[in-house]
Amino acid sequence: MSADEARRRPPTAQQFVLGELRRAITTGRLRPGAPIRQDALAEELQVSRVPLREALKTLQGEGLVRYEAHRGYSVETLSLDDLREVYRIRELLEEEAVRRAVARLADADLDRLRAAQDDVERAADAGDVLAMATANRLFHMTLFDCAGMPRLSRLIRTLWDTTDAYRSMYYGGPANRERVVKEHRATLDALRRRDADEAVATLTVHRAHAVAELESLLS
Amino acid sequence: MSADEARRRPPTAQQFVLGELRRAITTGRLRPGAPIRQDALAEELQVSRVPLREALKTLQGEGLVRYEAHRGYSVETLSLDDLREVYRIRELLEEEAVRRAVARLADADLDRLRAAQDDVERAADAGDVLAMATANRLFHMTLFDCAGMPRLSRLIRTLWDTTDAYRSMYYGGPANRERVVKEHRATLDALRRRDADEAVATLTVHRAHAVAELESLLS
DNA sequence: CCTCCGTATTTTGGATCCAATATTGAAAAT
DNA sequence: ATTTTCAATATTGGATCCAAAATACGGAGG
Repeated sequence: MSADEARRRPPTAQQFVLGELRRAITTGRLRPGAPIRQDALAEELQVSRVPLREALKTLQGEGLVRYEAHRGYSVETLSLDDLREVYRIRELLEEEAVRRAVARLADADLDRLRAAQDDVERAADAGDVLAMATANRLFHMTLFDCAGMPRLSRLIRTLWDTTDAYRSMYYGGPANRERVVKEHRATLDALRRRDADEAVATLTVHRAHAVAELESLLS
Repeated sequence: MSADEARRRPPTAQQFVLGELRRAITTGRLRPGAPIRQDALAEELQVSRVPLREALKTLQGEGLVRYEAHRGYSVETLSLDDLREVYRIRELLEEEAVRRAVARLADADLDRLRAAQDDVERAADAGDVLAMATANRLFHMTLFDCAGMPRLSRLIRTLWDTTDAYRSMYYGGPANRERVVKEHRATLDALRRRDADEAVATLTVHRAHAVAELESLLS
């Protein structure tokens, strides 16, 4: 299996740094707007600045960090307008992904979605915000990947990444976690019936609620 | 003016390399699938491998090159399916951009579009394929930028970049160039009347024709 | 003749060093 | 007191060097 081979190989410093930076940004350890000092970070991560800089270039492409020549990198800040824009784009792309996914959905896919949903529910019961975010993401990406459009999947993933820092806030509220569980169940139900319109609708509501919540949190 | 200041500043080696690589890929000087030897390229461009590698990371993020750890970079190849996927995603995003643009369209925007269209027509008359590609791109991007959604604009731009190498083929045919001119006029006309549906429709046809043409060229 | 294995070469990954640019702070002039 | 200038410092950009991995090559064995 090629996936196994890829994982067995010790990761390059660059991949390691990339993962660490992503975590630091999405969990909020590196605050939006904070400048990124290459020397300090490189020493903290025990690597030289070269792999760090390449990782930062990757993150720049994903919109997680901002770059200005001779002034360096900083964590991207999202205004309310930016956030709305990202969610609107997600809406466009995810609707397409869901419709294609429904058209190709196999029973095995439904099993995987069910398993992902179980993880979500476990995390929600445990009140584990980080696990919740991870499981929720897995649920959605599993669905989107069923569309068989790898580029579309990648774009959606990137958009999720840019708002991860803010989404964590959302899962902070127990009521929100309960709500997510319910909405996922509705989505899963629609998927079982191969009802694309209904599935799209439930996800649209899902996003709209998240946006509304974030708007009140940020204003 | 900050734009002036930015241009007055001598570009970094990295920016220079980025531009050169983009040109080399989109014009086909670097063929799809060709491996990228860092030493050779660096020497050719008279820079060290460091800025070259950072530029390649940027291009990787944009989907112009593929990367595999310890095996290096190569120019991304697009299968017919990939190409269709990219155009489908463009369709989704560009429709949104046009609708928002129409809603906000000012007379000054129409003037800029008219000017861009003049360039397109001049290039078409001259039979200059490269100028045609540049002018056509400017026309569309000018329109999309009117939506006032910078992230959406950036995504669309990236998608255009990934297919640039193939689009050049399309403009090779004089009949196609004529067709593009006509379709742009129809779009411009719809925009003047603030008819969003019509504008979207003309652009959809525009793209569909390009895809069909490319499919026959590549099969 | 083909396959397998080990070595030589090529190529990429990373560390260190130096250069160029930006930022900071203090002194001087208004 | 405020602003300007200029030097000192911090930070990024780039070049060179070394290490690690992959590829290419050639010989031994079947």
